[in-house]
Amino acid sequence: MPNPDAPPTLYDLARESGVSLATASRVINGSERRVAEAYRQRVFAAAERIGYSANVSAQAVARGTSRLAALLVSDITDPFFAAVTAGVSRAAEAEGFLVTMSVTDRRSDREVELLRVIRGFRPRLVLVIGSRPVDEPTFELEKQLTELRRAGAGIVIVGHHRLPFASVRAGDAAGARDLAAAIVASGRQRVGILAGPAELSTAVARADGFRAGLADAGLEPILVVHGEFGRGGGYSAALDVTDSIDALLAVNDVMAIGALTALRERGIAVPSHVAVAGFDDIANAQDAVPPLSTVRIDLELLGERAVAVALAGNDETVEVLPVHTVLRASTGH
Amino acid sequence: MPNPDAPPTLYDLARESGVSLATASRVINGSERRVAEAYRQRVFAAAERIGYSANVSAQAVARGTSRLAALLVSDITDPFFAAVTAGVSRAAEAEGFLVTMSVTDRRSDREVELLRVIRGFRPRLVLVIGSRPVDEPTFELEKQLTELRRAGAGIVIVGHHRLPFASVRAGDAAGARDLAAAIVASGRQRVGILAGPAELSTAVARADGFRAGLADAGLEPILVVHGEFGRGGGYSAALDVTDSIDALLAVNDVMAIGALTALRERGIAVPSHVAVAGFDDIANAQDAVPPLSTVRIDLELLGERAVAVALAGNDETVEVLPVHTVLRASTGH
DNA sequence: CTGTTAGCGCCTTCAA
DNA sequence: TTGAAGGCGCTAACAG
Repeated sequence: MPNPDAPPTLYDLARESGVSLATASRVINGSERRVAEAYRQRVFAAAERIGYSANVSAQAVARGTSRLAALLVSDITDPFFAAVTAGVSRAAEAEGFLVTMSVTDRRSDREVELLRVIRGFRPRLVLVIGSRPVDEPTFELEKQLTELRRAGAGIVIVGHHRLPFASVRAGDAAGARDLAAAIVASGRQRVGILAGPAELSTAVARADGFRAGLADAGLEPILVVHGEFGRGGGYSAALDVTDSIDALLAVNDVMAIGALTALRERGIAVPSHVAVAGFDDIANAQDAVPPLSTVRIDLELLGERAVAVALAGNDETVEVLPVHTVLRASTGH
Repeated sequence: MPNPDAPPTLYDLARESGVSLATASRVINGSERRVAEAYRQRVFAAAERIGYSANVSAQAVARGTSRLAALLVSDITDPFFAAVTAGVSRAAEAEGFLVTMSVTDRRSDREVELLRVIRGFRPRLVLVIGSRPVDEPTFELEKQLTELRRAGAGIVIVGHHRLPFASVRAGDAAGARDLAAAIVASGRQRVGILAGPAELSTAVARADGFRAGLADAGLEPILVVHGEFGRGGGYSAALDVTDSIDALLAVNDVMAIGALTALRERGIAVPSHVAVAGFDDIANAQDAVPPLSTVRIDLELLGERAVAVALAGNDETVEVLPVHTVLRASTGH
């Protein structure tokens, strides 16, 4: 026996407003306004009366498409991803999309697994945020994305990668190079790099940028510490720092902030003894003590552009957003 | 002419594996395993071969339901919401749900609008995170949620509210009271409250809790400043603080951290001159300078419980999670 | 401009 | 167990 509380269907709507199914469909959803005004009114009134809401799933199967955007994020708790996600959300909603968000927890098996689930929903847009590992075989990932692509989805990877899909990212290498140059210009000579995970392509791009900036001044890093991309990675890396070092460049702000805490606990003064800088300019970089020098990325814009690029659906697109060095007290500026 | 790249359908699968549509359907999705092993193998093999992925929309219309959870958040950029969202995501994915996330930007018209869109997708779970305004008429909101409910969704509101749906929240009042008591016990007498928005019920509950804690010791707040719930709210509120005050209680950590920055800029020492405390124990509370005293809430658990409660579908449920005062250096502990 | 009528991809009785 | 057939809610020709 049918659920008496099942939502009203288009059929109910048509009956209630005394028009045909097709007419009701047209006024509720006809992009063309080829329905007499009188009918339109009646249908809308009836819809309001019975609380009609079109069944998107049914529309999706009839039309063969729906406005769903799927977002894959490593860790929504990281301010970087949160900010990008905010941009994605805003842009996607503005285009009438509902966005699904899944957390991969930085595990590529999760990623593949989630994409498999997502594929069932036939999303029109698929955004993968979070840099891909540099080495790890991405075969399964690419396979899922390719299937999605074939089903008509616009795919975009935010960050560095080697996959055959569009990408949007910030100018990591250039920004890192600039920042390093600024640090050197302020008189620091013995710099250490908190390089993050060696397999994360974004981390690598930034660390390489730092190196390039140093090389421009004829310098080399005194120390390169690898570790996790999060707060803890910065914290423990800073525990290894010897006092022969006078500047510490971290591949992201979260790590830099962790490092600041470790240095403070060790009684090492910032910036007088060692300068510290990060990357991203997340919201609380300015609340750090001392306020953190960093490379500003318009994170929300990054998300918005990702949506635009996915919407365009050209796999060849590579969009690189400009970045901007921000010097604050943590480097003595 | 049909899209040649349209994803394979169940029909294709059946043909490819030489069984009937019904059989293919059963092996792909039959909860009952009433299909001969040989057939199962063939169907699975064929599915792998042609890259079959069931069309969830079609399943949804045929079955009348699907595993979609809808999440509404005020601001994903706020560490509080980000952490709760992480919990929701984990729990929902574990139950096989895909979760949609929408950002309301703290505007109730957005909220209603988004719920209208969401309703079309017939989600099984609807989670609204972020405390509702205390006064604002919630008629339209309640109406949308009621429709969703009638369509079979499990609804849960995270935080304080007066809506007729299940809720999950932290023990705000009790936690605030405890924290205030601890501050008083450490010798502070002249305390100010950074109360956040006067219409936000969570903010109100916490501010009232602070007052109760003070009252227990026969005290009253010297100052109560209202302002926005974010970092800026704390920052500008702290600009108003006179030096007759020796403790500042903020209704959340983000505000407390903003206040710390303002106090530092004004040259007011923490905690020697004024103690500062927050609420939530967000991840970077320990990176604040000095490390922030606060009330710890297991934010991710909050999200996980929300999913569980929504799944249970009992509108009467009210779940209150325990909280735990954490005293750090910002209050001289 | 409106209504009739096939589908869309899938599930699920109902017989065989 | 398996298959044929009707139906889920909606859209899109196609006539009228």
